[in-house]
Amino acid sequence: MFQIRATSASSLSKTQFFNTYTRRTRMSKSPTFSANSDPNPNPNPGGSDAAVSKPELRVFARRKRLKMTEQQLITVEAKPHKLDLLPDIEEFGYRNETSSSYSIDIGKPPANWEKVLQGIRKMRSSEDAPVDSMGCEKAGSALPPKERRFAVLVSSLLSSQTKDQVTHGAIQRLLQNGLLSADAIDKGDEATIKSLIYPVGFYTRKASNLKKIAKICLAKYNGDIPSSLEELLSLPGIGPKMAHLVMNVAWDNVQGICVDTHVHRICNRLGWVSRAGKKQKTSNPEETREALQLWLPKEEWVPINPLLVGFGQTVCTPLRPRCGVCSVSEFCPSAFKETSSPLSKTKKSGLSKKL
DNA sequence: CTCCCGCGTG
DNA sequence: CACGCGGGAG
Repeated sequence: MFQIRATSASSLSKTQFFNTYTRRTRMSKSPTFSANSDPNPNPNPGGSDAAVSKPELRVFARRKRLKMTEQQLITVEAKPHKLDLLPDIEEFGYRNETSSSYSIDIGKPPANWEKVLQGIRKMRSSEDAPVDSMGCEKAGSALPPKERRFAVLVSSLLSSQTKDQVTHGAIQRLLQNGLLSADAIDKGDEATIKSLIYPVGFYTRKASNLKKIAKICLAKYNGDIPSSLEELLSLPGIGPKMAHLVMNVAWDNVQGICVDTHVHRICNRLGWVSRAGKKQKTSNPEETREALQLWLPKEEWVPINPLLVGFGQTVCTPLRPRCGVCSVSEFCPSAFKETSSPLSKTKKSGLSKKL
């Protein structure tokens, strides 16, 4: 028998359940909904009404035009304390319905973004993500400035399409072989470089790009790396993501947010970005970057990347995000909404249209 | 939208 | 053991 209970001490009657829903949405005094958050939880303890059943919840959801997936119902069943997610899920449904308050206005920060950011920071401080130990920004931190900048550039180049520890290993090998400067790489043998950076993704292409980049750096920048976004983008193998990363880390000059797939995915899940005033997800990292930059305060532009990357590696994973352990799921429009089966493609696109 | 490539995962 | 992730280039 499926039952929703806020706590074992005070169960929620059917009427209380529905009343709480409808009341909270408008008043929105507290985003959470649980017995212990209410100073006067239940005037009729051990309420006589039957607990809310799964079918009833479904009917209720449909009436509210709520997308309540089987997954959510199961989650609630398994973890009654997660009941406090429901009002926010409903609230999201409401905002969708009444439109104006939900769609992201240009340059206007989304509701609760500070709480969400703080919550993610907290989760991140307790979990250990690969990005913490291997961030490419740590590359060659002991080197003199010019060499350090070059190391950051190389590290960025290698890290694309590659797991952090693999990149790290490749950088170490280059360093040990004295091949981490424009001069050395220009002089060095491409095959050697290729074997040293193996097995980073696309090592053949990257080895040849490294040679080209070293040559350009020597010819145009005196062995240093370019100091502007445009010039960085002109280097082979350096696209927007890496160019912003290098600007941030190597030059400490924040031109934009470094948006990778994690930042892209999570910002869309959180409803933090959308296509020009619509409720549509941004379709690529560049769009996400532009949308995010419209409202995110600049002091967050750099920290947002490692924050969300780590979060994306440990909690908000690409498939099967661990919403059950996420402390900000109550603010996330996408919480518990993704299907667990990787049939995806058609199913996903259908789902995202509804979102 | 496809290819590049190795690796982690289901 | 097949699938899918991950930036950039074409």
